[in-house]
Amino acid sequence: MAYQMEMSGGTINKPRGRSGGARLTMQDIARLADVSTPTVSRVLNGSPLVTEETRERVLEVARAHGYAVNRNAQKLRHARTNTVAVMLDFGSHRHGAIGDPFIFELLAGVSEALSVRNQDLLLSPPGLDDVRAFRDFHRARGADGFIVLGQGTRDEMLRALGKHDIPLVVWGAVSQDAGYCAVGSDNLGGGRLAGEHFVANRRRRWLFVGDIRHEELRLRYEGLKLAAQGVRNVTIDLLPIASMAFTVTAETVASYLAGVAPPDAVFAFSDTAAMAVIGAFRERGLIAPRDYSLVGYNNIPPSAHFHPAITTIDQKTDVAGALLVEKLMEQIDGERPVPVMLPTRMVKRET
Amino acid sequence: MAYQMEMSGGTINKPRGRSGGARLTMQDIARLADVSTPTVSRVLNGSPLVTEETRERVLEVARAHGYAVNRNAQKLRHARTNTVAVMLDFGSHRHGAIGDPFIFELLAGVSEALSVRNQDLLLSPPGLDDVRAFRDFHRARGADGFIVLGQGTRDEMLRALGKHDIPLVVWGAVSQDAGYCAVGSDNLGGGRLAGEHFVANRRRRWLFVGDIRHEELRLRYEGLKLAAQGVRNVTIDLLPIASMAFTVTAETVASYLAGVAPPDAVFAFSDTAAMAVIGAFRERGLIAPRDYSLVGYNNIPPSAHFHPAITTIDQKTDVAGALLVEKLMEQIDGERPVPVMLPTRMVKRET
DNA sequence: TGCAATTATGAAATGGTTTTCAAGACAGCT
DNA sequence: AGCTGTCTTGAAAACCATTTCATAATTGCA
Repeated sequence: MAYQMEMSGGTINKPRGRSGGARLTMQDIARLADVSTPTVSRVLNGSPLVTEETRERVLEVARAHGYAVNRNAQKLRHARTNTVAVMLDFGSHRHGAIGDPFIFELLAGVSEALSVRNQDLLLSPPGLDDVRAFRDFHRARGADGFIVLGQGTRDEMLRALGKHDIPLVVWGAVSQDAGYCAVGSDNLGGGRLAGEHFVANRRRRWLFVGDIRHEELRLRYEGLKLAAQGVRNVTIDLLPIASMAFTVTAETVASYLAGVAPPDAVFAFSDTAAMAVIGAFRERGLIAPRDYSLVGYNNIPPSAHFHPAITTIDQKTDVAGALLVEKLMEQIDGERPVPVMLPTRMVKRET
Repeated sequence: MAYQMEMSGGTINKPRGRSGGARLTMQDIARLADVSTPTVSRVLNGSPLVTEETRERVLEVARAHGYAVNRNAQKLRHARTNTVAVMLDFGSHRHGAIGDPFIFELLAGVSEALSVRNQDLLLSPPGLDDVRAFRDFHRARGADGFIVLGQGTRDEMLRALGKHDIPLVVWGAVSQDAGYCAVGSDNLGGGRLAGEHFVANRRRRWLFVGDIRHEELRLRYEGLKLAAQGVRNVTIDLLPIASMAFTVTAETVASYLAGVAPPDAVFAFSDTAAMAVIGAFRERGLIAPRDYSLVGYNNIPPSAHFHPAITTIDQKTDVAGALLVEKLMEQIDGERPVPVMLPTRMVKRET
């Protein structure tokens, strides 16, 4: 028996996973090109330590057989895995809550930037809510670093994470003492722009729609307050948030309106929320800009076509994805990158 | 010298990747718990072949040190990697084009469903446009299967892929002869619902907004035509698509309107596109539902708050993510799953 | 021609886990 | 006591690619 097996000579015994697919290994390519595995490896990694002739032969064989290097074996071998974990704040997009497609535009940018650098993008599962789960995920996958899109109410966890020497970049509020690297837009400035818009329109009773437990939204609220200073008799109201983070619904707005004298200015945390505001106000017979001013956030395309067209704060995010990735890479390479704040501007439309 | 090294006894020589992190291996846990690696492995995988006492000791050590199994090593060892690649049609969300957040809701569902099954989600890079690139990516990552969200204009590629024995599930148009497993909603039915809405409102000059090179959209268009049969003198126009797939913009609609007698009914491929239509029509002094009927698609939350509130086709997608994953898993396990078509219904609102 | 320096290549070790196989411990039985 | 069978454990191989080190081949030079 034992003899038979020895005589069978190598390749026969390999149990291949799926039918047909016949996953090729570097070994196979080496054999076919009549070289050793290291040589194949060198060719595929563009090492100069290889004859032009050998290189071509190997490349030819590899191409002909559609060989692709096994990334998992690579990842195992190297300390660096070329894998980046991305955490997405899905919270805002489940259960009919009002979320903007904004985060996903960010994701698109990140995906593209990572792809350019040949990095794999591993999307983290929902529910990575504590440091432990987060770190375990990171370790187990051997990700080089983490990009968190949407700081949400996780500021505390992220701060704790900062001490765990996991390369980490967060899209969200940028603060000096965060202990982690944040990239985000100037939320304070954005809030102030909204406030100035209200001042210019002589509005006096302002409403902020958004959950200020979110650091980003808190800053926008602070910006709003800043703009109110120096103007007499401005009151700023906060929409009472009943439930979970970011889950402002049209009903929340409507039920708020039922109880109070209506505001004459509303600053909503997202354009989508602004749309809900317009709907709820209309039911009360309140029309913008006649009865109130309204400023949204993010400048998503439909805002321009909405009736009335929504005045909004535009975050320059076309470069955001690339910037997030760049900052992460710096960190992975051992640098300590400085946070970046992108400018915001107001897009004045009808409201 | 050699003696010194031998005497140093094992752990010292390991070059650890990043400072502090001190990545633990199963070996370390084994040593600390005074057992062998296989035993640790067995414990961690819940094998019954281990004493209760040993199990507890190992678990204790593992927990105390925050050990997490190296997934990359696991992936290398197994034929099955527990990794699913997901391809997202970002096309619709770049460069200011009008895309719906719809795809992302799907992504959220898929992410959640995969997480429940403890599968990793690898987001594929943009630009996997041909069979070769697609297959190479799949192979190199050792993904067990592929989920494609948004068939787009890739039907042909996907069909070719069907022959490559890659487990594959596509969200999109469901057809009998596709050769790959599709999950999607009843686009034909959705189109017919829109058409019936127009018939009921005695509209005669219909416009379809959407690029029918997309299989899904073509089916909706076919459904629309079906509804037109049996009604006299209905004409259906197609919005001429200038540029890339799905990139209908407000300008496209406006320039179309400039050249023709305006339609009295519009069926838009997405709610977001419907919003653009409303904007463009308003500029021509055309108001829904006074001057035309309008039906959108996807029933995204803002549609309800839009002015006028948009009549739309609702796809029951709360289960879609789970369904996509389920179908993929069946396929990975060797079954040949049947395509699934989810029902659609019309949500009648003001338009 | 002989020697050193350079270049191209391969053998073996490595990374962390799982699996197979064999061995050891121990209980139950005659 | 001796045997069989069950239960728990560990040694070694395997997964696939990369890296180090050593060897073979070639060139340059005296």
